[in-house]
Amino acid sequence: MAESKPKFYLTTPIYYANSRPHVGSAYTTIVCDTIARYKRMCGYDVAYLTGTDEHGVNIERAAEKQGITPQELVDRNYPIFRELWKLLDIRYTHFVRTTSPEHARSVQALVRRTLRRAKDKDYIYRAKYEGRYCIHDNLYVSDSAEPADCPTCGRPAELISEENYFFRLSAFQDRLLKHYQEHPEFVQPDFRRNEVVSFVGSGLKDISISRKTIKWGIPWPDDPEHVFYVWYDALTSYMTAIGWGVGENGTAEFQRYWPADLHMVGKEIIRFHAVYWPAFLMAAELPLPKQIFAHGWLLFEQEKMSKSKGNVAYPEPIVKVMGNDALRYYLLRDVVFGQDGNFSRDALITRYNSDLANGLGNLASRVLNMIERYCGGQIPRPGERPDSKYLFPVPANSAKNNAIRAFESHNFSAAVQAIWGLIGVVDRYLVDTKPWGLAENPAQREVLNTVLHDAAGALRFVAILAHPVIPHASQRIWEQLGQSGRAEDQRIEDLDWDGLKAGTKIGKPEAVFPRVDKKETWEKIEAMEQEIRNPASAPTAATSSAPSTPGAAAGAAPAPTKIGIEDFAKVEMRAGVIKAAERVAGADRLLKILVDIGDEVRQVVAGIALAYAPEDLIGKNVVVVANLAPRKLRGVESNGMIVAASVGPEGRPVLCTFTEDVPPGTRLK
RNA sequence: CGCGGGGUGGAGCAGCCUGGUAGCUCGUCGGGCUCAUAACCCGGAGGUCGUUGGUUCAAAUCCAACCCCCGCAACCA
Repeated sequence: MAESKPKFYLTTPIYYANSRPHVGSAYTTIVCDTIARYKRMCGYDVAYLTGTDEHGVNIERAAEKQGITPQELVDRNYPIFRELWKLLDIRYTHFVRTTSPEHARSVQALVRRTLRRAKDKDYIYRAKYEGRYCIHDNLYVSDSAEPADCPTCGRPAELISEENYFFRLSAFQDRLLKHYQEHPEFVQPDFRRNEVVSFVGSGLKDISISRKTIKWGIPWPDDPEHVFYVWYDALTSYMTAIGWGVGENGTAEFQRYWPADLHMVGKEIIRFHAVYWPAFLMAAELPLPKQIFAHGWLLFEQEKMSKSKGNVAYPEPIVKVMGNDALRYYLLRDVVFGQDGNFSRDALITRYNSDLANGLGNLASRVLNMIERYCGGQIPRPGERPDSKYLFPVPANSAKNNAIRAFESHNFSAAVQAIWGLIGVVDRYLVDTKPWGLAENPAQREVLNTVLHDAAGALRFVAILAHPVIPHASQRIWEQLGQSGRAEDQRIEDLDWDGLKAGTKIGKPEAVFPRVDKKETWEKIEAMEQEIRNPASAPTAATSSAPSTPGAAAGAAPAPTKIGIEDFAKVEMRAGVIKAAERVAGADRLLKILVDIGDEVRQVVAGIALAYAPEDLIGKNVVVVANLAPRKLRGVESNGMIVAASVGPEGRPVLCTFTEDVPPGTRLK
């Protein structure tokens, strides 16, 4: 049976397994899951891949730090992804790990094929690679011989030169441009395609695809001194998962599903997917994916989410507190797909209450309750529809058509709005026809039946159409309507107005989306997030290393754990006087400050430039954390931290000072 | 002259490609209803659609210039 269906193969990026996923990764995955569910409901045989990228220096280093092997590290981390996807009810069909033996074979098979097919073309060749490499951090700093400083430790990076394998990307410029032109749908949205075209048009350089310095990777076939470098390895996983690397041309499954119909990616990796990847495939004479779609980022309260800023939101707390559907609905409804969107807890809860609780949940509740009460719990048989206000199939069908059109173009917020428009129609319809009034007059029986049948019929439409977005609730409503089978097995194109059989016994009406208290919910989520961010320690104040941390990370947040006096004693805080302050070049928020803390004058970099002018700071008494490990910010060493409150949602810094003069160096206790 | 996104009633966003009543959610004010999850429905107040100039019978929408925010240029989608 599956064989007769058209296939659809879509992928998320494979996620780097050096830390836990945040809502950004969840966003991509949820979007893909929605597409996968939608496609299944359209009758496609869907293969849906996600996975983890487990190679590379970062993992090597992280493992070293923890005193374990890289394999142990990724074995420990990758289940976090699988568990999260389970929690989010992500119905992927394939999961790939780049450390699997299958994947090693697959990558080697791809490069072998390329060498074999393009023998005389030298698509892959050996050459001297020159780059800057930090020997302290084991990090490639840049791919050119130009002097560069290590972004991690700030020390000048060494010039290294080694023999590497290169991919002749430059040979594919014309073919790529031709492909973009002939297949405008290949890179989406349009503005991203323009970006890619101009990048390729400006000239492509060959890229190094192997490294000798790195150990943690897939060995080059017949030259095990080299391992594959990042993208050749990572991108190939899209083929590994469905059986590339087995035999000459992959498994039957590979033959069926390749090429991918859709690679969904974040905008930052569009180049690798829209330029490198098709070039790799062209070189190997394999079919190209149909579409690369780059979506925007989820900003957290208007800022980029970033671990170093400490403003990362994690999906688990939201799902545990508000449910899976709440998160899915919010992300798909509030973000215009493709563009950057804002993630805000406040908006999440507001959306939940207005659209899910008051909207869909309440509608289901009122309709089902009336059927229970006035119709003995059975779907009533509709009578004539004499009046134009009873023309119910019309809005239902138009919601269906609009939703389908929107889903097809990945415009999820429009799809959701089309569906929710129907909910509004039903709410108005009920106020208009007043079934509770009709119920008091036996002569109006038939009209009452018609009204409630139509309301339930519309609800059934909503349950099916919204299923890709809110699978759990949609299934519950489906059951409460007394429908058999699973909502996900329904075919969207078969959805019609006659599907609701009169006489069907409805299920028990229960609140699908109970209203939540904003403050209480917000705090619950916040507390759980703190737990994830700082499993043991207390939340940090506005630190110099996180100058722009929004209020979420500090201030109002309740401390998750109590500490003893001995923990506090570890922090050496001293009174200091600011001697000099100047802006850090190239950084809007940073000030380089020299502060006298008694026995020495410290250089501290603080993220307070937006709130304080350097000249106003001279002579100010401040509090300095003196025993903080030094770190570089924008290449400037910061040796300590100036204590400040982080006020309001923007985290405006307000310096901590004293009510009277205190000699520099005085210890705070 | 690095690249990209954006500036629309108090907040957050659609609309812009394919010019022609400025729409949605929240908030706010007033009214209605009572089936429902203090819900739902109706109505009001509130916007010179960043600025300037141009094209046009007509511009939030097309063109040009400028101003301002944000992100990227660090293997965190």
